[in-house]
Amino acid sequence: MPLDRVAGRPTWLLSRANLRAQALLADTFAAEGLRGYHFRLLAALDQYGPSSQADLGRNTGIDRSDVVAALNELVDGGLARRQPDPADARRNVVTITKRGRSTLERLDGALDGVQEEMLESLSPSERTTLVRLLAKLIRPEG
Amino acid sequence: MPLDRVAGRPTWLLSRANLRAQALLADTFAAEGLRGYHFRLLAALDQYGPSSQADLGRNTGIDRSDVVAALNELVDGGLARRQPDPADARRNVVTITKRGRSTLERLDGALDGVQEEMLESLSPSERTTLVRLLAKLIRPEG
DNA sequence: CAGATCTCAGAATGACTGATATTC
DNA sequence: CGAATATCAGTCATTCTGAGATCT
Repeated sequence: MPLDRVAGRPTWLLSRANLRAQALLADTFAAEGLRGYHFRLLAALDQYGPSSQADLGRNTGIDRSDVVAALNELVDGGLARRQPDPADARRNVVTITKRGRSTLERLDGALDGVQEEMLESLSPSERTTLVRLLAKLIRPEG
Repeated sequence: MPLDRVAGRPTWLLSRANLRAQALLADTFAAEGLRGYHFRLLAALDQYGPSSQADLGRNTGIDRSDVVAALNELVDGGLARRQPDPADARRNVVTITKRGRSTLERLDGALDGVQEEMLESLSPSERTTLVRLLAKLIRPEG
């Protein structure tokens, strides 16, 4: 897209690259009837163990109010369980189910394929550099 | 965000970096009562001259149906003009107005500031590298 | 009491789909 | 006729805001 005033800017490249990545990812999620939110929640449950919804929000970067909705869908699909916390009546304890874990594993493998497709035009060292620079953009201290 | 299964992936870094960029850009646009679509359309009109709406869509990557809506807003704000094409009754000829051009110029300067803020943690050579790698992600041939 | 938690309703943005009428 | 154009009515995913109710 030869739109100099726009396409010359790094922010534009970023948004186009992200667009492509998200399109690839969305297909993979959709094949399981899920969205990115669901994957992030499952990954957080797998990594940190049973969590409150507030913690899920903090660990995934998903807004508290959106955690509620996406979690409803995970529970409906039998991928997670939500129970009141006996130790703190404000909280729910959210747990990943066996089915949730196997879905996560399936997605995880599929996403590696997407990742490869996304980066196929970059050499290994270019990939490392890209990751380093992007990380720096996010955490300017690094 | 120490979410290994997610945060370790380049696609995640991409989406987080993009999120940050879009937040910065959105504020700049909002200060003029506009959105990204409007800026892209104005930039295309400025760069290519009077265009049909279909061409605007092709040049900006905006869907034809969304061009209609965003253009309505530009016209309402006096930033663009829409006239039937005397040479082809299917088309409209869209023109940027004086006011549209000055808005574009103002935005353009402001966006350079955003860009700088976005990239402040990267050295000049890192910036060049980032741009090159992102461009490669978008156009795998390059 | 202040603060954390969960929930709901709503909005904004960018992107996309499908259908229709018109004109080349 | 097929192809292009403009338009309209929707959907969708992600993100965010504000408000309320409950509990520590």
